[in-house]
Amino acid sequence: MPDLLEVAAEPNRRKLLQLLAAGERSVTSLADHFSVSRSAISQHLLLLADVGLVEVRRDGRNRLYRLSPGGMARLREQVAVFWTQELDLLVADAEALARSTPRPSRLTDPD
Amino acid sequence: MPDLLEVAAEPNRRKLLQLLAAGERSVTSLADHFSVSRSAISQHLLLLADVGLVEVRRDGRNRLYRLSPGGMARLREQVAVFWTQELDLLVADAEALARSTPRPSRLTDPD
DNA sequence: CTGATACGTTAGTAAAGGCTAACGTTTTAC
DNA sequence: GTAAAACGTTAGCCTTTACTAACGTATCAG
Repeated sequence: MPDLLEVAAEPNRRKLLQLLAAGERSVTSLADHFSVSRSAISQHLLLLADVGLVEVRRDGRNRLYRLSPGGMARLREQVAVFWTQELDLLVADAEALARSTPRPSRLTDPD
Repeated sequence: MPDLLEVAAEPNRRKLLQLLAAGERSVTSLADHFSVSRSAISQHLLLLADVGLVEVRRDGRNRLYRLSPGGMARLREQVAVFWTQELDLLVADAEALARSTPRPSRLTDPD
């Protein structure tokens, strides 16, 4: 499934991306932060590489993974596409309402 | 699966949220925009309601769904939590590099 | 060379997810 | 009353997904 958002949304992969935000890391070094097997982490990383969110570099017997800036930029754009202006306005309205007295501004409740 | 991001990431549910951004809609009115059955759409809507992204109102024999501003605000926050400053800086860097001449700034390729 | 480390790869399993089809309930029209 | 419309609900199917375990390969130490 090459849907960028779905791939990035999975909790373990989200955590992997967060860890990689700090810099290059080897597979076992990453796997240490999870309860699942190293093999599982490896497969997640390969999937992330497939959709272009991470890149690999070989260093001796290690594979050092790092975020792909280009891929992450594409992700950012996808999120922006989803989050249209209408959604933005709606949320902004909700937050303003939450901060003020719960008195509806323009919606006079009919009946 | 009560993971907000995963629930919102699924393509059909994403499209539902987009449609609902325009305002209240009935189930069949929404289902008209999809190739899958009305039952499938109903189940997606129920899941969206479960995680608090949408709300329902009964009107005669219709159920009018609408976005839950509070839920969408929570989603926005979750995205923001994922998208840490480090990720932001990385992407900004990548975009700047993409716009300029592809001449690596600080990485002198060794060997 | 031998052995250990760090991976990817594969097979196989178990569970989750999305879907359709059929049914039940409430509401509206007649 | 009957019939139809608009839903939710359930059962079952089928595909995908996440995972473990075992194996194969390349690299480094000795």
